[in-house]
Amino acid sequence: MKLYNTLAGEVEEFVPSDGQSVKMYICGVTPYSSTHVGHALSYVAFDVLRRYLEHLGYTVRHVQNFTDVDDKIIQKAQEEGITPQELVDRYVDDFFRCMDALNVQRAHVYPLATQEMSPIIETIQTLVDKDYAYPAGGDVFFRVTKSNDYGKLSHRTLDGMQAGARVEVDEHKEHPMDFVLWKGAKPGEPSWESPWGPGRPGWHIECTSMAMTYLGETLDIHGGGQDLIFPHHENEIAQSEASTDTMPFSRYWVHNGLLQLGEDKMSKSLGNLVSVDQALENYSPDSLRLYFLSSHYRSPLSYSDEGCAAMERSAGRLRHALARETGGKKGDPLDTGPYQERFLAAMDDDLNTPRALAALFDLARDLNRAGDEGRDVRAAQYSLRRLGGILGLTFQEPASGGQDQLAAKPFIELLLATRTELRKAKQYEMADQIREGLDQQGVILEDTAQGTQWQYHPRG
RNA sequence: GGCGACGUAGCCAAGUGGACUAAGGCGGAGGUCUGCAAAACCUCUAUUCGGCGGUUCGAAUCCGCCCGUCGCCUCCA
Repeated sequence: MKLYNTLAGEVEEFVPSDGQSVKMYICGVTPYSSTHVGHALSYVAFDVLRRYLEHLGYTVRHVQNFTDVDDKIIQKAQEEGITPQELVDRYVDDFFRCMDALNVQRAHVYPLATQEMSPIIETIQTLVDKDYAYPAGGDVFFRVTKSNDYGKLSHRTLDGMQAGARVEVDEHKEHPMDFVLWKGAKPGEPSWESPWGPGRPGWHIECTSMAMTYLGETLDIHGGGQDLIFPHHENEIAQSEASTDTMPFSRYWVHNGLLQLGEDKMSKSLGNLVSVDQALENYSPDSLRLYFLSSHYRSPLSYSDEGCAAMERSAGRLRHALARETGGKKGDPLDTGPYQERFLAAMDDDLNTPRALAALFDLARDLNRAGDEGRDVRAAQYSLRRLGGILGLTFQEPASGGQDQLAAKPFIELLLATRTELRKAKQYEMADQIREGLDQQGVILEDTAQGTQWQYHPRG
């Protein structure tokens, strides 16, 4: 397949280094607040990448970290009067719950920075020994000027970055762009013993260390949001390649465009977040996935209720096509070949999911038409389900509420039975009254040849 | 200030030199089916791709300028 590689700055043919197994490291979250829809977009994108690679027959080994020690975690835990560990546990649980709900496949390993101190310290020690890093004032810094290609991922130069630097320069740094590998502990902060005194790892080093521990010195794919390109991934490359003398650290760098809310990027610092829980209260997992996948993964996308609601209706179209009767024996069964080819060609082209979806919607429409003509559509339905599966679509009904709605079920069915009798007796006025009454309670009816179907309004 | 991305119908969004007389979704209009609805299906809904120039036999697609929006350069998916 073809994949855009940030390092090369262009679309390249992707082949794993050993031809069959893909070593994929995706940057995970810092668990100190609720999982938001921006995270959902990113992890859905990489989930689709993984599912497609698996479809191509590759074995994917997927590692994704949690940054479980960090300034924000320490601060938030202090504010709430709980331990950092308790805070982390809460939001790691939240993350898994949200990702499971969105049908995002779990990674094979989820390393935690705090559980990987030995390898992290060893990596820093190697960098110090090689003169790529220097202790100063209790911290350890990476010496960017020692790297002769620093800036190659973000396509910047040290001079260019300094020109617009808004960074407060630490007095201990030799160069303003030097970054911290090990942070000396301040009183009251969690810390670990190290050759440079008690402290904790800097942000970037954990990914280097964990990626190498679980995947080796060279990754096939390293992914994350575009906001991680600089400084996070740039620094990872610098320290990784310096510590192993092996290039490249990752053969492909894949970055998703960021989700925006209105005009602005959705981010923790701006506080303009929509949590995954909030989104899932109103919209089905499929509709959210469709929303994310309706634009290319590298383009920015604005989150909106109108957009989600539109996708809820789209999701319903696909679901309906799968739920309909399988057609008859008139004529030839619908040939699914052309749709599959279009779908796969689109996916092959740097995961062009908007084009892939167009093929799916065309398939659904032609499936419905063929079914109406009495042709056999079982193969088409199978194909739609299978291709949709590559996009992680479940085709499940929107979650039909909680206990109240379950309890209402027998009463609804009783009303429907009564209405059916009324219709048989051509008492349409009363039958329509029942339909309207149910509609006002959020239950929508559909009279089909097989009888009356009902479901709760997919809100929106 | 430096680097980069984008501007396509009412909205979202593909297409990046020739079958584009521009996918697909949502919305809208009309129709078929239906007791009526719903769903589904059919037809229609951008003579045009931010503006102005240029290159070319040919440009939404390449180049230049202008206007507008956004991102990164600081924690962030």
